[in-house]
Amino acid sequence: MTRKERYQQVLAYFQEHNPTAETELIYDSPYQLLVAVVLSAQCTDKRVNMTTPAIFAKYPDVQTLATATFDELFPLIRSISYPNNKTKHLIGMAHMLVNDFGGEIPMTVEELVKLPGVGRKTANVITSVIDEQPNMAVDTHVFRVAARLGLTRNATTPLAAEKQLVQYIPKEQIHIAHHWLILHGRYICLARSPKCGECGLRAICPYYKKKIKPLEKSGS
DNA sequence: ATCCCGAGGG
DNA sequence: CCCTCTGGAT
Repeated sequence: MTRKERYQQVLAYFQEHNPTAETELIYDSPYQLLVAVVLSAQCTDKRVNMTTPAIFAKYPDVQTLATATFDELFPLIRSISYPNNKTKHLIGMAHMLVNDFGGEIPMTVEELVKLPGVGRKTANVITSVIDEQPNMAVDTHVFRVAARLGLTRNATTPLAAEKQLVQYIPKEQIHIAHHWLILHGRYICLARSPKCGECGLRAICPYYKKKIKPLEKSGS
């Protein structure tokens, strides 16, 4: 079976079950989404949403964020993972946006990646969500789930996985496919102990087959 | 213990 | 390619 054929089966499954998120990042502008996504690394959306209102109230735009000092911003980020890095990143990001981008959020991956704290995954999220560009943000979930389902082959880096996925997923489906892969990874296809028993994709999942076959042979 | 929509540096 | 950053919920 080709990767694209696998993908079509996976998509059909998701269309039928339409997985939904318990929580999503809350934002009201490209600026707010950028801040929220930078904060979301190794942190639940729920917790990000608990901290962003205070940040957006105190720093409503890039210009005000660029005036923030570390000691002012840090307490607002303290309860999130990697508060030190994220505080530095947000301030550095705001500085570069003001100094090099006229205070506007650039809408290309190449430009966004130059910002401190913004890697390829974040840049892909921003450009796909805000500007509907056909970019696939490969985070740990997408990387893991796509590999297990056979949607990627021999992809050892997120970038390699991204290129494979974008190659055969129809542009208009990339955004929803990304979202569904995330949710599947978050609720079913967990990293350490995936809930294969609850997964309707077992029948077509190479990872499940590999996992089960040895058990059947050695089992009673 | 395991999991949360990673990025930067060595 | 590996390491570090590093808090809270379940």
